[in-house]
Amino acid sequence: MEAPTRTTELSTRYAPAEFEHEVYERWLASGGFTPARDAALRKPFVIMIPPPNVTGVLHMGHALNGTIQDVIVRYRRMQGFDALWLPGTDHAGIATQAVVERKLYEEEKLTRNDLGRDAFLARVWAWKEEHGSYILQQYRRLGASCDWSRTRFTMEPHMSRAVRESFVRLFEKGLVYRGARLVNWDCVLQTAVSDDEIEYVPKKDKLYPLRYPVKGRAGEFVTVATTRPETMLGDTGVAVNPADARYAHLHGATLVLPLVGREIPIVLDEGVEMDFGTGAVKVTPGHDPADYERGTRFRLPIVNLYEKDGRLNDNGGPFAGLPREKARDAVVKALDELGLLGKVEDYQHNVAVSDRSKSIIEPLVSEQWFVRMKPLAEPAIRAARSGRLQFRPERWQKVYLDWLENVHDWCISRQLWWGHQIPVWYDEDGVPVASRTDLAIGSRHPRTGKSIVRQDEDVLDTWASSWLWPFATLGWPDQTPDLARFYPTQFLSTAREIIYLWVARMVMAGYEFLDHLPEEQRCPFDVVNVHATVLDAKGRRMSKSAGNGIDPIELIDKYGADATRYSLILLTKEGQDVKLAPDRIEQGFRFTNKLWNAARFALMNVAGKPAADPTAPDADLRVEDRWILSRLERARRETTAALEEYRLNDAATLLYKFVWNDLCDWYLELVKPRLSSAEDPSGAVARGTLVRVLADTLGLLHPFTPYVTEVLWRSLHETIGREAGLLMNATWPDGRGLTLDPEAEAEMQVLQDLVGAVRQVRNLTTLGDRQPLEARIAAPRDFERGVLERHADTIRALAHLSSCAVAAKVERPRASAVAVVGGIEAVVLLGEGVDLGKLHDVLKRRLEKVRSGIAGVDAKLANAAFIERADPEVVAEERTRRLELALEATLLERNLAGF
RNA sequence: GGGCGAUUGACUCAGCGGCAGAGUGCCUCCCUUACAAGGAGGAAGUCGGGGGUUCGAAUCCCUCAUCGCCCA
Repeated sequence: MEAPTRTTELSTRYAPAEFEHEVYERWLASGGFTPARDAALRKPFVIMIPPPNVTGVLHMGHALNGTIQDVIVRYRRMQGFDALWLPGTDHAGIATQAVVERKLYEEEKLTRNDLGRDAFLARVWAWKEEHGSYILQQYRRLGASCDWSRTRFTMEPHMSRAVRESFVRLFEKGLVYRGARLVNWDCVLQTAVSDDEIEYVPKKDKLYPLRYPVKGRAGEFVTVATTRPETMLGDTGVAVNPADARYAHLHGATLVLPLVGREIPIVLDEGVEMDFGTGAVKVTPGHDPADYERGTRFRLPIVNLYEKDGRLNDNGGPFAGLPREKARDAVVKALDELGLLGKVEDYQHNVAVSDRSKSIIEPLVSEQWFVRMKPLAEPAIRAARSGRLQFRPERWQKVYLDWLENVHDWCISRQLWWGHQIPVWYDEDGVPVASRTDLAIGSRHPRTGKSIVRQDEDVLDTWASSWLWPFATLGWPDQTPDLARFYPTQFLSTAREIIYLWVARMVMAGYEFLDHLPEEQRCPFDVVNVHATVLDAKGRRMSKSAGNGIDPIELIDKYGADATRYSLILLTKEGQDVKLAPDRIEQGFRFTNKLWNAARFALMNVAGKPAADPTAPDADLRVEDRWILSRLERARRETTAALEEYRLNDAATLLYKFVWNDLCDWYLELVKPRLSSAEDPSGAVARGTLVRVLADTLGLLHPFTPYVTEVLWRSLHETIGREAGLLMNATWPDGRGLTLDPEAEAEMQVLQDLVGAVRQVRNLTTLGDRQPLEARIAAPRDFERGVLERHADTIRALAHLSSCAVAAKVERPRASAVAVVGGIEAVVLLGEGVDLGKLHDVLKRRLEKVRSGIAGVDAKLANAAFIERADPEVVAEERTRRLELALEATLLERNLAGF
């Protein structure tokens, strides 16, 4: 492949595919992604990537978040920080195990049990080695400047050691415990899943009213309603509201549970809604979270109905062995035959399903390991309240705090093989002990002295490793140089649904485990950025199952990584959801193309000709030079300010405007005539200005569009024959030699207005764009007249005029057209017979608008309260505006009278 | 049930107390040697409804409506 970046010549067509790969290789070769360049002198700036699932494929959320992180880390790197963006992946217990199990079954018709634990895990590792880092390769396509030499994986040996250390510490502090609790059971995967791994989906169901006979009162019943009638086999009570008159006579009564014959009490619970259904609710503490809580309060027994695969166990009596759905039908049929079933109705409600298997979650009681969350939550709450930890947008702090303040103990055991096996061993009496080192079977239990018989078979929840991510990746529990240098980190960017799953837990872990640091330094990051959700064009979440996702790699193939990145940032106001159709990436593509061509044009004209430094004290600058340098300086300040506050969308938008509207639309056009001659000293100044503006612009844009700016940067320096390293490692533009120049900006505004006025005349009278015209320009005020007189040649060039007389007043000849902009009137001489209708209409509409503006201002100025109470500056502004509008109205009126 | 967000031109969105903006689309003109993936000009909005605060509200407050998200 011809590599156009090796020569000064830039390809006439912007073709990102031709250079992106090569540029990425140059970045890698430079070592610039790895920090610790003269480390002692630089402050670190660290971002930890939210580790994607090792099974994952890049989706738009990753692309957006990856872009955000890369923009920030590149910006900080250019500012001179020792910048580290640490990448890696998460072993994703359930997801990965499921992938490998499916493959095993499809290809070899084997289950994991056929292989046994060790052999199965070997298969998972083999799968991981082969397919596992695909998503990290995809991040490279995006341009991610991660330090790949520090890539981490949550199952690697070092991470395992960190996980074990954390578990043992919690165990020894009594913050983990084993207990029988109601958990969300996935009957397909046969494991407990945490609250955060379930989702609620709407389901059309039926509501079954069941009638329970009252003991000792023949013919009297209490009716309860349920969508899961089979769970009645596990009922151990019925609750009514004590204030409910319908049941007042039954306080203290006992019911006889049909089919089972168990006697169950009526309990009085103020929490029961009297308006809902019959006002009586069945209590099934073994299989419903609310009932579990209620059962605990009323000391009702727990009846567990299910085996691990979801079949009824012996407590199901005659229904034992039936799967859930079959049991439901059978129970309903049996109750119906006894006349204990009321009228069944359709019912729409939400059911909990497992994220992974999509099977309906069965709450059941089982032995699991839990982490006590309350004590861990406290410092995490303080971190946010004190401002040590900041959320962007701020509103997410509330979500974080709500979760922490109502936090439940965390079920961390999973009945899986792929994951960190719980470092707990049991002696022959079942007494557990946690250990940092493996305990041999037959060795002595350190506390009881009895013989160790087995290790806990379960593994830990994946989040129990990823909550250690910000410091375990840096070497913890060892006190490594990396840990000392790079912890705590500065910026974390993530999706909102992960605030509790991950962010809150990382903060807890930081405070709990980094106890060698002062409290202030334990918080794992300063800023948590919660990025937008990328939706499809119709505003729906992108999902694999809906098939409405957009593949970022396809966008990169089609438009280039820069265009994809830039478009995402342009479209995404911080944290505000974005509806994305593939063609919306075109805006970024047009921009990068524009930049490419502007640079190509500039360099073509700079090559081989003299250039003068525009910031030299004796530089002979024209007004457009001063203007573009001032605009550049303004853009630099505003970009820097926006990035400091992580307002990427604002920065990208203002750079877009600067490049397109200031640099391309005006400056390049203005200097074209000056560039042609090598002798013209004003050409050298223009070339020098172009070089400076281009160089700084490339720097400002580099975090957003790193590839194209890197290529143009090299081309620029080759053209001017100066050595330059990679833009990636260059210094963030510092504005040296530049100032804001309000005078130049005001003068340019006059020129822009005038040129606009002449163009308007041309367009509205269908005069050709290039046909030379004679113009007489009236500028009643000295300021505008002075500007126009000084820059008459510029105006002639831009507006394609053959002559251009400027005066305080002009008489308008019969064959002429006129335009009015601000306080300037441009009379263009025409031949006979040009249709002035459209021009007339536009001027008239404009006059109407100006008059209504005047009316508005007059109303304000006539209002004594306004004069008295409004800011004096605002009053002064209104007075000035009144004068401007009045002048324009006068000019418009006079001209309209001439039609 | 609780919380959050959105509602601004045909579409997608900025603006968040002081002159209603951008990109796309639309209409007209222009292949001018950086870019037709472009240039010039034009049309297009009672800022979701109603109330309030204020000299002044798209912007702040209340309320209603519609849509969406999160949690329970």
